Amino acid sequence: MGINAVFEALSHPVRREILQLLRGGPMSAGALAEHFTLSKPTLSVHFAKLKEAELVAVERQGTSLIYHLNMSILEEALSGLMSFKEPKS
Amino acid sequence: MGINAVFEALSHPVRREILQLLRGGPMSAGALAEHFTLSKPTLSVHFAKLKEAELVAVERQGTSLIYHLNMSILEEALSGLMSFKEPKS
DNA sequence: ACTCTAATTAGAGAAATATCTAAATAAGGC
DNA sequence: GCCTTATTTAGATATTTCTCTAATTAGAGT
Repeated sequence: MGINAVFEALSHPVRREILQLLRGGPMSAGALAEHFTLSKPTLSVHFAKLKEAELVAVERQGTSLIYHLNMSILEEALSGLMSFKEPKS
Repeated sequence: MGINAVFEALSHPVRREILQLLRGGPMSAGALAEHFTLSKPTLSVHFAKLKEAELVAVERQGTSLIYHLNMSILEEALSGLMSFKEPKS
């Protein structure tokens, strides 16, 4: 959990591309999967890792699962690395 | 090479800790290794991955190899991620 | 309840990663 | 040239990661 899961999640190019796609707004698992040549189950595993790292959040809409980007976790992880850690204001 | 190598390098906690140590200034391989319980050859492999990603640069001083942090690659990769502009992989 | 669509979980195999010990390389001093 | 120190490279093994197909879960409509 925590920072390890975040950097582990960021280490795979497909997962970074998923984040990139979500930058344009929330998308369903199926819509995301269409952007790749990988099988849906494979993509589903990538989604699970992003979710475990809390880089994305998921919400059900009917039979679809909609993923959205969680920017704050990303900022937190990266600023931790750079030690931009600001004292509490 | 490129962005893939950078995020792959950042994915391991030991390598992130090496970068943190180097933030305090350049250090030799041996001095870095003292901060870990891992064997020197293992650390050497971690150094090699950081070097391949160009997150560190190395310079010889006598029998010692001195590692330096390359902040610009780090900033480039992280800010690239934040703005989701991934350079060609 | 049955069926259709959307997506995940399970199981398996291949490929990559991390770690160790032992051997090799490089530089400096005698 | 030989020895010592510092570090890397090689080889082996255990663990983890990635990917697939097949099976399962979940919801909506009829």
